[in-house]
Amino acid sequence: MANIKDVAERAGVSVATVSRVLNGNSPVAETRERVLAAVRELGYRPNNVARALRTARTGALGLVISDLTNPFFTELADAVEDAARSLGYSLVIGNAGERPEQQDDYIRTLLDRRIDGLLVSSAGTGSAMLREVVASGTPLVLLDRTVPGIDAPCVRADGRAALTDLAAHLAALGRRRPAIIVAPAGTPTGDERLELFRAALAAHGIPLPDERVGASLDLQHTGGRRVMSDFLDLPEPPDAVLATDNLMALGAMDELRARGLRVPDDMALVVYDDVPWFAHTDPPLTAIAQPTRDLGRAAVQALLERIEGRPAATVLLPARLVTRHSCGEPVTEQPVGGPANRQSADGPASGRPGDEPAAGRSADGSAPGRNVGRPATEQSCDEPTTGRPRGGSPTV
Amino acid sequence: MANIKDVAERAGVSVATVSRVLNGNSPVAETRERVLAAVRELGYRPNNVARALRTARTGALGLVISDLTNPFFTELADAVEDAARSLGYSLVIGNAGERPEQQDDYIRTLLDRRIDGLLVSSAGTGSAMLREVVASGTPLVLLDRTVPGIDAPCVRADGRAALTDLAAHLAALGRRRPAIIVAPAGTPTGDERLELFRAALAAHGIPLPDERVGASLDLQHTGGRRVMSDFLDLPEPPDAVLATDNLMALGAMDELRARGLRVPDDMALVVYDDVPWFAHTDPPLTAIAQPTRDLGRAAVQALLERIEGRPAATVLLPARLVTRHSCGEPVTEQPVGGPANRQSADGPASGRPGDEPAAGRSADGSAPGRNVGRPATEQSCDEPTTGRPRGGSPTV
DNA sequence: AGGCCCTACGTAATCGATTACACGGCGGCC
DNA sequence: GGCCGCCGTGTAATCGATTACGTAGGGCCT
Repeated sequence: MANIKDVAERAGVSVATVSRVLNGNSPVAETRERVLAAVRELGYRPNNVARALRTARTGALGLVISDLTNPFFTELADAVEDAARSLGYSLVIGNAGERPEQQDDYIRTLLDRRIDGLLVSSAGTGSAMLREVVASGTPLVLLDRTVPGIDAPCVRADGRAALTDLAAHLAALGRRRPAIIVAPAGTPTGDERLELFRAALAAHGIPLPDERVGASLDLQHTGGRRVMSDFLDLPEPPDAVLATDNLMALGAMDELRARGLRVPDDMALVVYDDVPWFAHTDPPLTAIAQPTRDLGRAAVQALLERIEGRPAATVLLPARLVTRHSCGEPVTEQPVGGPANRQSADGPASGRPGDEPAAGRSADGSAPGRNVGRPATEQSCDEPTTGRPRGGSPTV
Repeated sequence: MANIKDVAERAGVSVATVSRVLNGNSPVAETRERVLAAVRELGYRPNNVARALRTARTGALGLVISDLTNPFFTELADAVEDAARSLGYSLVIGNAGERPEQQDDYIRTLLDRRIDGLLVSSAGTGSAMLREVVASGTPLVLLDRTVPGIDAPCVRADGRAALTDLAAHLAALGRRRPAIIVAPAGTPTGDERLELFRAALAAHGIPLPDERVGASLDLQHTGGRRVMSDFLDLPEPPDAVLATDNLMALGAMDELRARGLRVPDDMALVVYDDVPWFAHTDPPLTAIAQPTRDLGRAAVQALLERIEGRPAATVLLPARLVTRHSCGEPVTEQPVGGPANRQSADGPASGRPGDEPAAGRSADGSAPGRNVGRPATEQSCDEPTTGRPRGGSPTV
């Protein structure tokens, strides 16, 4: 591959001139054309490695994601990638698979690669490497999950409003024995969701006793299923369950189906994370939608602030309740074909310009360009009021 | 951050010696300890950028994936990442989002970054940049999708056996009017799947007329739904539909549900790509499982061959039919909780330890560590023979 | 006309590693 | 005892860019 020296020779100038023409740092006139011609003829492309060495900027960001196969994180990663790209950065990605050692491994590799900044949705709460990252001075932004003792801004969703709405929703529907499936003990995210939910329920005089708080053994299908099973074996089983992660929700649903129980008749079910296919299940699931793409964008934004030397603050973006049919009474609706909060992207650095139809209340639920030639599924196929006419099985 | 010179000074040796100690190139004795001590005390880590400039090897692979939010590609990306990592490579990832220009953009960026090798699951068939890649001499391996005119090995799944089995399955169940939803016209993958399916059906005397071949306008939910709608409006609608992509299948299911049609009673449905949650739908979907993780591993493998100067051949790994309940008669089963073909890896290039039992025939369907204390869902919740006892809605 | 400044460009240092080559010391061999 | 070769190490070139600094030439002012 041609290098800058080849270009210089062909254009009959020095390498400095070539560099200047290409970077536009110094105004260059007449030779400019000769240089550009040489570049074209040789198909020259600057070597980013050399440039990075000299400038101490690689133009790459690192992302260590807790579990890439978890749809929530997939979307998050996608949003991050999108935002990074639109700002001219490449993304080096690492999947920790919820294993803290692997996470540390990755962080080390990324540091060695001298990425310009690091985004981490941490698996586990006590990471030695994270401490090293802040010590090294590499800009760091935490994503979705806080890590106690790490001094870095964290971008995540605030579930308070959604959980408040959810508590009201459940209370209105007469559910008196709610339960919650949370992440393994000690996870900040899990603890927080539990406390918020409990407080929100308390406002309606509904208790959330410890026996109806199930800590899953993992953030997977298996753990969620196990907890649901335990709930169902209780002398007085819950009449509503909130699963605080989509994979755990999947397991919970399987357990319900395995026992021949029906949603929402026998059990109301609400899931955290509104992954695309939740809108396509039967019944469509009521979910707490995190503004995933906005989180990704905001995180990259915050990271750039830090890279450019400015301070960046922690960002809390509101999650919201997307009421579908898995608790009984349908209330508001989303268009079929995508979960809520899937926002079309706009300018590279945009925050959240006029996009959401203010919290879950779009009039007819049909977005332009979707449902081509068809009425919205959820309207046309689902029971008009309460009760379940076709008596379908619980299903996913 | 400390550099090699700092280490050299502290250890009282030259930089060359430090480098040799660290790379083990030359046997170094007594000074060795001093150097290692200095490295430890300074927390020195070699700068990969500088090393890459000097050695012309970055230790990074590029992956340009057609659509990261498509679960099939998510899993593929995850497998690639896993394999790359275990071989000491980092992964720079780019999501083309099925947009050829964006794909070219990414490829250019990756080339500029001097990645050691490139993996591409191409969106679109005529990529100018791909041609440049081979011209540049950067090792290239195509993933899942061939690109005519590009001289590079391609790693993908072979659907012949699966489609043959599927044709037999459908014939045995008395389905005489099959249909297929394929990718937009001209996609090699779509064309191939169509031809194989048609040939397989012909062996049973079942025709696949053009009116029951629906080319989707995109590889998304919307396109699949539209095609299913057209099928249903036919004077003689099909009695079985194969959707050749999981997102299109989702749309097809929505359309069925919207019309109040039931699977498998009113329509048999088979999907290409066995994404995790297909095993959790009601009824569980019969699917064609591509050996996703193996594909990822094989691709990285092949890429390494090329990087190391050896030739690499195209790899075809067999997909297989996972018979569940969406065509009627249940036949074989998979354990709940994971799609088929999620194979446990071997050796250092391993994916996840102790995962699935051998290919889809475990006696009771319960893998150790899963379904704790419960029988397998699909056995316990589904109708024993044919017909649908609870008369549930089609559902996802 | 001379001094100054600005513009356009070249020379060379620099980033942090790897590595070819040189060199001193020492043991073995004849 | 002298020569050869090897071992351990240092010196310096190198990868391909960016950029501080120097310089020549031209325009403008006094």
